[in-house]
Amino acid sequence: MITALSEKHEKKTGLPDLEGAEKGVVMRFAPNPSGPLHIGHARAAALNDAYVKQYGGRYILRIEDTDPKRVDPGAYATVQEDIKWLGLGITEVVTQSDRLPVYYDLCKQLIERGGAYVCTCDNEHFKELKQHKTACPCRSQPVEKSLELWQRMLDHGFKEGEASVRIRTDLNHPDPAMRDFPAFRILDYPPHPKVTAHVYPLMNFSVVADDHLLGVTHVIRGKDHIANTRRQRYIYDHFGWNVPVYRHYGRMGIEGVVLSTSQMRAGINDGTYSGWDDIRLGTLRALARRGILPEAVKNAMIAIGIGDVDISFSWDNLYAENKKLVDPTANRYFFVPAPVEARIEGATAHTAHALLHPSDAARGSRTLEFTGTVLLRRAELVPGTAMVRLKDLFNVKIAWNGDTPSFSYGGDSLADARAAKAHIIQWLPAQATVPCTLLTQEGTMSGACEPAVRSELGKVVQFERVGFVKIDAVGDDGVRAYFTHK
RNA sequence: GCUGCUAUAGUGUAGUCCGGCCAAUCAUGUCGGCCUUUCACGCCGACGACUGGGGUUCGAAUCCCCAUAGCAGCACCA
Repeated sequence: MITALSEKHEKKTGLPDLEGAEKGVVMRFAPNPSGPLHIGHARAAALNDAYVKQYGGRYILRIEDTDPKRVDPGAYATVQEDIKWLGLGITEVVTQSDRLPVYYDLCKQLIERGGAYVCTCDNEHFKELKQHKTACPCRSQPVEKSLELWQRMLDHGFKEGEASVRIRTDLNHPDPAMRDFPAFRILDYPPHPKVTAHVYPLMNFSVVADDHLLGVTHVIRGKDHIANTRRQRYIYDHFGWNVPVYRHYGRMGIEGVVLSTSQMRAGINDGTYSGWDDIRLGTLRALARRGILPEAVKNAMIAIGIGDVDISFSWDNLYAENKKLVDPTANRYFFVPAPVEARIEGATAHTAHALLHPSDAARGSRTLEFTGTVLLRRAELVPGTAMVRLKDLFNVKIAWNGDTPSFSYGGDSLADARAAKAHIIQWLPAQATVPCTLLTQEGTMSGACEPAVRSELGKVVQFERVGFVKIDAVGDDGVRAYFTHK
């Protein structure tokens, strides 16, 4: 009794249990190859991935390219790259356009079972009938007739829109979306970039066929598919197949970035965006460019979970996940934005040793040679300030002539600086700096950073008192960095 | 309009199935403090929610009804 009570209050960690998953799962991530993956895709990808890792099993990447209108030939590779970046435990890849014969064969079987029929009605007319729960004439034609028409579809006997295969459902179903929905259609144009075909399965058919054939046990997808799940059940029932377990998570609102593939593509074409990794976009490659780690994305998505309510995605939460990963590893450097040169009178040469990481002295330090003139951030020199301390160096006294400061050596004592409540600020030796441009979503900051930053290309470092940044490019003209987060 | 789903702090989330352990968990955020040669990290503290109204019950975040709000679908897209 006691144990039963305590079990009930045991703290759950991570995702909720999946029904029937104890013996392992087969799950899938099924993107449409129309462009690079974005944060929205990452949710489905990460959730399925986490469950496969939790229960063990197979994780199928299924490229759903049965609509040539929505296929971008370049996206096959893009999607694979994005998945590799995310680090999903994909165990196999299938592409639906490779499997058209499989779908054709199953379609024939379904017609033979009476679960589908070929409809040659005008689409508008069918819609009208459907609204009134009335069968179209094709519905009652003999199986042989449907089979014959099906063969004619495959043999180019019909043009686009002239014939389709419909699943026999329930014409009295209260939801018109359920009534005899289509399973195959003819498409004359555009040609498919990977196969020659003109009869294509609709998503509801190919998904059921593949989920069954590949042995998918659990499906986690957005609630925009709830109606599809109900439609698909008719197909399962016609075939007598077992239905997988479904979970539908709610809509996720994402603010601050562009997610629409068509909008992104248009912006790239007209030069508004620099590419698919422009940091104003919500693509995974844009996140990567900004220094967000794939683990952070996955962790954030798992924290969001599979709730069926609509939620708003929180950048704060993603940044917090990222900071947990990045803070222990990011080296620290000085970056002085909008700098001004300052000659420090009365100071002898000094060498500053600044730790690469404040909580890990073993990692070593940077060496900054002071020889008389430094770069300081103009904004930090507030008129009236009597003393500042240059971090890891020494104190500087400031005398003001109106708004014009002059600087002089103020001793090495940290205690003095504390007593004077002097701010500890960043600085750079004027003779050894690299120009640095820091790009943020709000705008660009120009300044200078330590030369050693050049060795951090591709890494996330922390510009002290500014935030974490990704070193994006290093060249003769300096360093370009993207702001990650505070 | 029709069909269906949902509603816990600024955000995300636990608890809801099987009513009492919930004056509601954890994270994030904001504010304050400690630590610190970063406004980072870490530590301490504060703030902040059961959509509203009825009902059932000794007892409701949890069950029922109504209202309200939001969302999804109603494609020869996925």
